[in-house]
Amino acid sequence: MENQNISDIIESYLKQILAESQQVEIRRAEIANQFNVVPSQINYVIKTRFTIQDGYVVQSKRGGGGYIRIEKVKLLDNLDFIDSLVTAVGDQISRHDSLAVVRSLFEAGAINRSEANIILAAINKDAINTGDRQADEQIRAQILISILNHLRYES
Amino acid sequence: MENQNISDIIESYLKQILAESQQVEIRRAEIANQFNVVPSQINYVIKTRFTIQDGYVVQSKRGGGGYIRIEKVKLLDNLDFIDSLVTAVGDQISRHDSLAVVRSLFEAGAINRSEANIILAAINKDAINTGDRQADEQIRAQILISILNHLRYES
DNA sequence: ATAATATTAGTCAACATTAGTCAAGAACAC
DNA sequence: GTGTTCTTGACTAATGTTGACTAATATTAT
Repeated sequence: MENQNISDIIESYLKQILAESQQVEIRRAEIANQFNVVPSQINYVIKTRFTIQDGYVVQSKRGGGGYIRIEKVKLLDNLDFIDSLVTAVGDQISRHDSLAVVRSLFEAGAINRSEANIILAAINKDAINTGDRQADEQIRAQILISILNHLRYES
Repeated sequence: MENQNISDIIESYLKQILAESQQVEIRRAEIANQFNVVPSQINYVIKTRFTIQDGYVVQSKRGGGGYIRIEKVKLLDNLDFIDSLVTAVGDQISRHDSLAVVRSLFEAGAINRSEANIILAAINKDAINTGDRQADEQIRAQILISILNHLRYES
């Protein structure tokens, strides 16, 4: 709990702001300086922790007055939302990204906590582990899509 | 008592912390160093002494700020039932037999209807279809066992 | 207007820092 | 002696950090 890396700390900082506001707008160099990291680390944090699967949309502008804006996504109606997740899953999906998909479903209210936990159990590395990573990612994608399709007509 | 091997000693150390706390979070290299063993021995201790059957759930993260976290969980009173299903599933299981396992869970009240449907979506033939039937049966078995293990405890 | 310069953010690959896996051999129990 | 458990280390994988280089946009000079 204590020895958090700096990326986690920056993530928390931003999410704390987002807890009270729909969006946060930063100047990359300023935040990098504030946390004493190189500017590109801010990109790393955003790329790994503020993806669309996580429910965030990021916009930015370069040049004078440039910024990075992170916005919490409003949930679309369920069908479009599930479509977008099916697209996000694609033919194969990493474990990391699949966690974000399940989290999105939960936060959207499409599934409850115990359903989410069952799905996580179905796609974790004890469950899917053929020894071939690409094969695993494909199987994981198929399972998620099968579940998403089920949720589409169940909900 | 006298001839405790080092794995037992590390186990005791961790369980002593867990006696007073719901979870313990360690840095693998640090504990390995403290007990003067190679880091992978920590994995051995965890794998042999902190299993779900023992009532522990383990999570970890690699990279900077990485950790291993062991959490005590409340086991439910359906353990024998789950054990019997795990045995029934074995290393591989047909689709037909897997349906019976899910039905048993439902009829026993371990899962509700929508949870059952999600599990069925995860193991149906759209979800698991590598083209190799035996491989499919093995994957299906692993998924079911992972879910069964999840159903052992309160989360 | 156009060109030059300044000011931002983005990408990518190298390197660093953790944990995981696996198999060989040692130690132990019977 | 045989089978199981423990110990070890080489190799692998995941995640985080850094900096050189690139790209976009704004501002200033001509």
